[in-house]
Amino acid sequence: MIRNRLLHLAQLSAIGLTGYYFGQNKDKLCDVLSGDSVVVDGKRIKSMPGLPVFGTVSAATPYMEMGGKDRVSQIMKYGFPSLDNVRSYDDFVLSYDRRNKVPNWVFEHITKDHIAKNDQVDRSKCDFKPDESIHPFFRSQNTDYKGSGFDRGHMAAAGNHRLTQKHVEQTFFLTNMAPQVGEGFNRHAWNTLEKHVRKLTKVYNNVYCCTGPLYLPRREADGKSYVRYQVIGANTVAVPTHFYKVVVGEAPDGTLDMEAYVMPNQKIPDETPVSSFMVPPETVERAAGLLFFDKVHRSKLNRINGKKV
DNA sequence: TTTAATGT
Repeated sequence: MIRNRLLHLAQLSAIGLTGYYFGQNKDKLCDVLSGDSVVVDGKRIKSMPGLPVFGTVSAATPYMEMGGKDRVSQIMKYGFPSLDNVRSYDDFVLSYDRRNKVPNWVFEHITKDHIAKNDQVDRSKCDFKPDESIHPFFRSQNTDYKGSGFDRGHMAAAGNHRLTQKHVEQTFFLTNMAPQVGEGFNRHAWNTLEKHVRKLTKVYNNVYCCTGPLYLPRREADGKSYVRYQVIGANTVAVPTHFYKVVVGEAPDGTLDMEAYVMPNQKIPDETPVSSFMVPPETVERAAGLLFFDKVHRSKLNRINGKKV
């Protein structure tokens, strides 16, 4: 009985990566749930128990038809910050916050190839579009942002996904957006931070970037602390007080460097250097309720915010 | 250059 319920749960939650396997070899369920790798058609694949909802891959999609490579486990190599409402797109993965109608986190794996100039890819052809895979109660619409005074700010930056037109188009789903101050923030300081992250691919073979919103408490006139943020549109999309980026660069020798940033969602003077927004990664983890890169082995971690650890 | 909204 319990075994049957487990099986049902696993089939629902492991769509895409392991669903095909379950359909063929139900007796090996325990092996899969234990997190071991499993063998399908003579090939060893890594099982990922408990991974919910892969929106772009149907349960019936055989594992080996996923472009020959498992892009999700490439992107998420160093761990998931959380597991609620996870959605994977062709070149990034996010966790969606249904209450606030913005992501909790967005994860990207960036290399030189992903950001190279590509005449086949045209950002100006892209449209911001609601993500139909989200229940209507929790879905943001373009009308929520219209006239709000806020930009639809990408969490996974469009400029990080230039391999194909489809990749850049998927970054325009509103699931990947949060309301950002345009002038002086999204179009300036935040954009500068995004460009800084892209430049890291000159030094590191692989760059892993986690981006998301924060809602930070503020001391008010009565001396007490409150979390206070605006909501916009009929769907009450939350306007985050701050945004974070936690980035890991993987050097050619396999060592890892980490950087963490928090920026307030407000107009920031042009001359402000990105380094002035560096914070200890732990500060972001505590504020966001997430653990970043928890599969990184301490012995591989070389620097945090430029300092030897 | 990349980031977007707004006005025609």
